[in-house]
Amino acid sequence: MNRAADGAGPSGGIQGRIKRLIIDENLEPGAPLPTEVELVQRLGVSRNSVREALKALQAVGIVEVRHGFGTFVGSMSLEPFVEALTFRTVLGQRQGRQSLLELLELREAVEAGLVRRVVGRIPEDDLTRLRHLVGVMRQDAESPEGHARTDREFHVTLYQALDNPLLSEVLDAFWDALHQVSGDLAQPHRPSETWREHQEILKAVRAGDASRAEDAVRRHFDDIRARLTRTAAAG
Amino acid sequence: MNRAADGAGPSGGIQGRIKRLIIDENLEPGAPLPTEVELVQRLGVSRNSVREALKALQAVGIVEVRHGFGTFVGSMSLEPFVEALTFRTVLGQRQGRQSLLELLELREAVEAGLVRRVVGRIPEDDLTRLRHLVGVMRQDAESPEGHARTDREFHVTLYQALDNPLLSEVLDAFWDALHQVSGDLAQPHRPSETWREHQEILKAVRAGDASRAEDAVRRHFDDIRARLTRTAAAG
DNA sequence: AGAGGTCCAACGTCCTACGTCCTATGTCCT
DNA sequence: AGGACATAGGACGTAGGACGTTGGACCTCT
Repeated sequence: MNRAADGAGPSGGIQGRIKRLIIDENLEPGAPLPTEVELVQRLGVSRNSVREALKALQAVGIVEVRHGFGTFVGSMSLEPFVEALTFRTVLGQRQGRQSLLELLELREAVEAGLVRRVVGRIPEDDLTRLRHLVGVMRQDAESPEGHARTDREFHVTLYQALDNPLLSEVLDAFWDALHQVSGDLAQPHRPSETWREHQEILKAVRAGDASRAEDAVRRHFDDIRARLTRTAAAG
Repeated sequence: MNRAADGAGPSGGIQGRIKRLIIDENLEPGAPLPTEVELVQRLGVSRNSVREALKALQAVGIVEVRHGFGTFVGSMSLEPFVEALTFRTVLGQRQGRQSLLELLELREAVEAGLVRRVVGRIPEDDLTRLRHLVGVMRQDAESPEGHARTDREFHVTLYQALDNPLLSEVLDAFWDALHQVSGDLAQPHRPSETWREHQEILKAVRAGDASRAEDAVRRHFDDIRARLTRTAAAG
């Protein structure tokens, strides 16, 4: 029964009452919230309590506070979740758990299953874009920074055809978390031959072969796993 | 560049410094953190600031505060994420977006892909348990509360064989979010014939037929979608 | 009309005091 | 001796006030 202790539902909790205020007034992301002082008056608590509640809501993206300007309804992106997952994974890794591997294989399991579905459904524009991205990877295969962004866009674009913005966000969140953890634990790797694996995925998807696409994705993650387990040993 | 504004990495931010403290001292979940007063001294800031930082970290599960006892390293479960996702979905739904449908189809897309993989890998114990759960669903098909818990355990048990605790947690988080949103937006439904769908999934999995299992999962979600779109219209 | 500076509402930090809760310790009873 | 109960202390929770800092809005001057 930590419902009250944590997010504090619509019960007496300050956070819950602010959340309820957003719901009741149907405020969209970006809409202004009452000022801290107004909330103090409305909720009948001290400014300290109001600020702590806002800070907690800000931490999960429900509220956005802009210094000297006001408080607003937040974007509620998955970024706070990514940060927490990153932290948790880094900490777990330091404590002997295989949390990095778990995160990687979470991505593998999900994406390998999804790629089957996306086969044959990718519009021509996206295919063109994917082909272009593979080309970019092949070209500047030496820039770790640029490669990351390209790799990210490839994965995002690949699953765009599933036509589910939330799904895309979630996949991107997992990508981001893995990326950040890798950056914290391992040395920046040489992109090496990664572009080939992406090309294989793209070819299989274009060919309309679901099983081959799934295999290609798994091979891609096999390669990442190899690199990661190699460098993470010196964690 | 909202890294500093949000979680505040190891930069000057108080949150970041507390997170760094956990990492540096390699504290496991449940381990005690310095008291607020000690943190005040260590970090050289006021108690207010310390408390706000702790509140933010608590909101994402990194820290757990127990009234009158102390602050501890949190469990870092996905529960805060579930709550945020729930809130976001409810709010989005009220604002005309199809966020509930998105959440449902996120689960469908992911689980339909995963069930193919789990085919033929479920140990006998789990299969027995799954069969039992289907039986339970069939029996007390009238208790909405009990049915929810059984349904949840079915899905958790089904994907247990993938042997990835993080994946299980994520799937459970999605289940939980959808469940909470449904509770907030729709009337409690009559479990009706859901048990049959679960039985179909189980039979396909036992038969080792990946495609049939995927279809069974999709049919299951089709049914949920039908119920949801029917009752959510009166939101 | 545009560039610049000023004003001020609103958030950020700090300090102090007091209330509340939980645990641990110790006592008393059985 | 062992357990139930009362107590004391530490630690978090809330409150109120004061001052610093920021950034958008408005006004002025050119």
